[in-house]
Amino acid sequence: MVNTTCNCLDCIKKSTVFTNLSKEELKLFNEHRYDARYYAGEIIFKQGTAMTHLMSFTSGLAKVYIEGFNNRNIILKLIKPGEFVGGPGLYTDFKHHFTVRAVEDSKACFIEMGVFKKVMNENPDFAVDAHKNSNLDTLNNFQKFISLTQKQMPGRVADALLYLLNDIYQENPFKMTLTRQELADMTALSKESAIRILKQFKDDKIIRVNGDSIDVLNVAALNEISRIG
Amino acid sequence: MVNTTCNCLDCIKKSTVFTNLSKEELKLFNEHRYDARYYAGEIIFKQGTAMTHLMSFTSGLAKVYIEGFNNRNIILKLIKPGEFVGGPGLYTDFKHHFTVRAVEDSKACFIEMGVFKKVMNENPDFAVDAHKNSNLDTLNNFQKFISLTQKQMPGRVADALLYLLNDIYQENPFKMTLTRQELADMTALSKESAIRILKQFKDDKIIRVNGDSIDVLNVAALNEISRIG
DNA sequence: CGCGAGCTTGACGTTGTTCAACTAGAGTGG
DNA sequence: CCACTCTAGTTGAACAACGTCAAGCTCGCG
Repeated sequence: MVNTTCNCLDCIKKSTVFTNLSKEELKLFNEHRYDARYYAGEIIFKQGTAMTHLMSFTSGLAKVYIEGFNNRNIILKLIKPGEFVGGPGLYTDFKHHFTVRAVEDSKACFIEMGVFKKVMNENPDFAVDAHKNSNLDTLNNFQKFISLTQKQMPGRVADALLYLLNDIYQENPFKMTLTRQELADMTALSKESAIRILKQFKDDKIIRVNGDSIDVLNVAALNEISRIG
Repeated sequence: MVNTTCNCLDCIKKSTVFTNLSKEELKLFNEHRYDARYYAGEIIFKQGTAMTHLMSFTSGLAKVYIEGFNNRNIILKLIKPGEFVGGPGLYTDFKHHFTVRAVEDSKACFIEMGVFKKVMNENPDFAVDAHKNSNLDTLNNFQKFISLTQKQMPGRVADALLYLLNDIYQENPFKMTLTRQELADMTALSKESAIRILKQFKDDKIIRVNGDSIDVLNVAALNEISRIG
C-alpha cells in the first residue's frame, strides 16, 4: 500500500543512510513501503520475529532493548526521527534480535526487505552507508559494555543522563518521557537503585527534578562522575 | 610484500567471508597482503590505532578485548584460524576499537584496506558476506550483554566454560591456555571471584582441574547453571 | 636453591538488590 | 464531590553478591 500523503523522494525525515540513493531507487523504495502510527507503549519490532521489513523512524521516540532474564530488559539505545533501524538479523537469520517499542506516540516507515537487499546489491555506496550505520551501533554498544560492566551506579546513571541530554532531548531542562524503570533498564540497575542515585544527584545539586522535568544544573559534575566511573 | 610460500587462491585457512570471491579478486588480495607471526602475549591490533589492514587469522589463538577502566578489559571473543577480523571502525572512523592479542603463538594474514574496500564495492556478494560477518559478532555481543549484566557469577563462568568447550577448544578435557585473569576478563569478574566459582564447580564435581587441563564432567549441569543465570 | 609469576584462600568491606511499606497523582464510578 | 483503585515513584532496612586486600601457595626456570 503506497502512502499518498508522502513520498520517499521528498521525504524530509529520511535517515542519512538514504543519501546515496538515486531517484529511481528512492522511487522503488516508495513503491514498496508503508507507514504506521504507534501509541506510546506499543511494540514496533518484537524480538524473535521475522525481519521482513526495515524501519525508518519518522516521528516520536522509541526504545531499542534486548529482552533478557526474568523480565529484565537492556535498553541499547533510544531512536529519534531520522534514524534507520535494521539490526544484526540482517544477512544472518533474518529475525529481530531486539524489541523496538514506542516511548512516545510515534510514526515509522517500513521498507520491504526484498527491495532493500536489491538496492544494497546494486548500489555499493548504499551498502557502505548501511554497513557504516550498523557499525556505529556497534561502537555505541562497546561504550555500553564499559558503562554497564565497569562503572558503578553513579557513573552509569550519569552516562544515561548525559545521553538523554546531549543525544535525545537536546534541551535543558528536558521533559523526561522515560519511566524510572526504563532509566534502570538503560543502566542495568534495579529501579530502586536508579531512583536512589537520582536522589543523590538532587541532594548534590547536580540535577533538579520538577514533576517529569529534569534540569541538569551541573553538566561538568555529571561528566566527571561519568569519567571516574 | 608478497609471501611466496602461500597464496590466497589455494589458501586452506581462509575465512568463509572469502567464499564468494572470484579468482581475480583473490589474486588481487594476494598481491596486497602480508603475513605475520606472533608470540603468545603479543599485540596484533591495538585499540585506538589506524585500521589500515583487515586480518585473517590463520594459526593459533587470540583474544579480542575492549580496554576499559583501571586496566580492566572485556574479552568479547576468542579467535581461531579461519576467522576474519574487521571491527566497527570499518566505514566509520577507520580505527581499531578493540585490541587483538595472541594468546598462543599465532599467525595472521593482513589485507590492505584499499583493495578490501575496492572489492567490497565491486562484488555485492562479498559485501553481504562481510556485513553478515559483522552482524554475527553483534549477535554474539548481545548474548554477552545478557550474560554480563543479568547473570550472577556461576552463570557467567558457566557461559565462559561452555564457550571454551563448544566453540574454542572443542575437546574434553581441554588444555586451558587462558590465565585466570583472562577468564575473569571474559566474565567481567575479579580474578579472585572467577577462581572461587571454578573451585565451587570443582567441589560440585562439575569440572575437574589438572594443572592447565580442564575436564568438564557434567555439561548438563553447566548448561543448567547458564540457563538459570 | 631461590626467584617470580600466576594461582589460591580467607577475612572483610562495599556495592547493589530485594522486600515491604508508604506516597502522590490520575482516572473512575457512585 | 468523594471514595476507590491503579500505577509510578519513593524510602528504609535487611540481605546477598561481589570486590579488595593480604597472605600464602605452587611450579617452572634460571
